[in-house]
Amino acid sequence: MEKTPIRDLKQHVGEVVKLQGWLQTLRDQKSMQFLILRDRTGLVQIAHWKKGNPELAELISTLGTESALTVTGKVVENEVVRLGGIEVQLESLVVENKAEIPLPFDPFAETLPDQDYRLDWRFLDLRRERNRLIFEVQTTLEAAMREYWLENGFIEMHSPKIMGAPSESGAELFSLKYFDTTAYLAQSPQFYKQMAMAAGYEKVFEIGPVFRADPSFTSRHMTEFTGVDFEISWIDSHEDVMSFAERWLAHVYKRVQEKHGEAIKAVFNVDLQVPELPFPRLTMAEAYQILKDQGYKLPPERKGDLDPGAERALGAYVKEKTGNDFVFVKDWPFTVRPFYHMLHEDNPTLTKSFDLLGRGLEITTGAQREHRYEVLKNQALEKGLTLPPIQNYLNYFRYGCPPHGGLGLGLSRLLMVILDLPNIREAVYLFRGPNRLEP
RNA sequence: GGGGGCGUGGUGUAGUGGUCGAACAUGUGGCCCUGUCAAGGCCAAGAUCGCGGGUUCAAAUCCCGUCGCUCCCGCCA
Repeated sequence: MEKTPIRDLKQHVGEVVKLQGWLQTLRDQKSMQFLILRDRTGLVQIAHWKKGNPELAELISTLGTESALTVTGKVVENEVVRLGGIEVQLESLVVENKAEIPLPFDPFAETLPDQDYRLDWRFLDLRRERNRLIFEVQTTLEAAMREYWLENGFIEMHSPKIMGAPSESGAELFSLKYFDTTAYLAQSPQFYKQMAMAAGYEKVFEIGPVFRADPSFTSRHMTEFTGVDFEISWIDSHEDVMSFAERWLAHVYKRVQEKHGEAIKAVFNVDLQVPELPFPRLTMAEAYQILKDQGYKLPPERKGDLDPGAERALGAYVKEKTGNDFVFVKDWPFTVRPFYHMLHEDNPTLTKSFDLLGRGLEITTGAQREHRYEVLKNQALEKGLTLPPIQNYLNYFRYGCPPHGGLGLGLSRLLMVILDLPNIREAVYLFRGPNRLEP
């Protein structure tokens, strides 16, 4: 017999069906047993008249909640049953895998243990509908990203995650033993996607793991996360990158809204709206003026940069003024940007770069890249880098590399913004941080 | 790396110098119960109050150290 999803039971009234799922609740009474069975699609009550099968009744009495079961029974309508007015009259039950008693914690209890404890037992925590929805949304989100890229002629890349030389800063790299030498885990596909520009691919994207050896203890940092990157050629400026990015994100929102809008409202109480285009844009200079007017005091040592409090303040300001959750902050000083960001011709202290804030959270950094070999070398030297370690990278710009730019986006951070999650540990399947390597 | 907060039965909390022989909820075990549905009723077990040291007649409670967690800052996506 084929298994029937619990959601579809209404169409099978009067039939004997096979159900497979987890025992969420057992109400064991003198003459009746009621089992609430859960699968991915819903909950249903299974009724068992004990005298009809005393041996089975005995077995059921020993079952712990969250045991994995296969049951068969007849679907009947019954107005008395509060759970959908439908129940299944038990005919057979197989315990595929019993749940030991007691459970480390009950995922369906009114009060849940600390998040850290739940992370120790992540597979149980993931049984909650809320958590499954997060990853259903993530799936739709990635599919929508790809859909938009493919419609626009992008090529997908898979760049290596093991690198021979520290590329950008070096400070945040994990190193590992690699036969007789030392290798590093990629902290971004930045150089590799630029190589694709030099290769003439024009538009590329990659969704893949990124590693950062930052001992950061915050609600929004991880040592391993999924980076979403794209890069496009023949642009005039970073404005072209922002313009593509906002249309791309609006498409993603549209797809997520279509597919999960109702569930997101029900579970997260978030009324998901496709953001209006174009996203508001502020230059850093404008951002500073707004912060000043708002009375936000930026620490003096942060000149030219924004701290998280300033980002939240800007996000709140833009939301109030325009209703948009997103805002681009552009034209950052070269002092706080990497060497490969292109400078403005009319103001060489500023870069053609931007951050994208979503609900005041930094989810993206992007820029037009400097593609002129001599200029790029000088900028590297100005940042105090030595050229030999990056010569392979620099070579991309010696034999016909088009002007280009792109961005990197944190997948889990975008999920935090979409679902209004307070902590990135919720937005990722398995969290990796300075003190978390298991499970 | 710097700063703040927290650590009490399996889990979530209360208790902040003596009334604590540590309370409540939930879970667990047992008994009872016209079909229950956040089931209900009765009973029981379960905590050397993170760990170590100190102050005090007296410490879950105050102090010091340590470990763990957490949030903020730094850094970033």
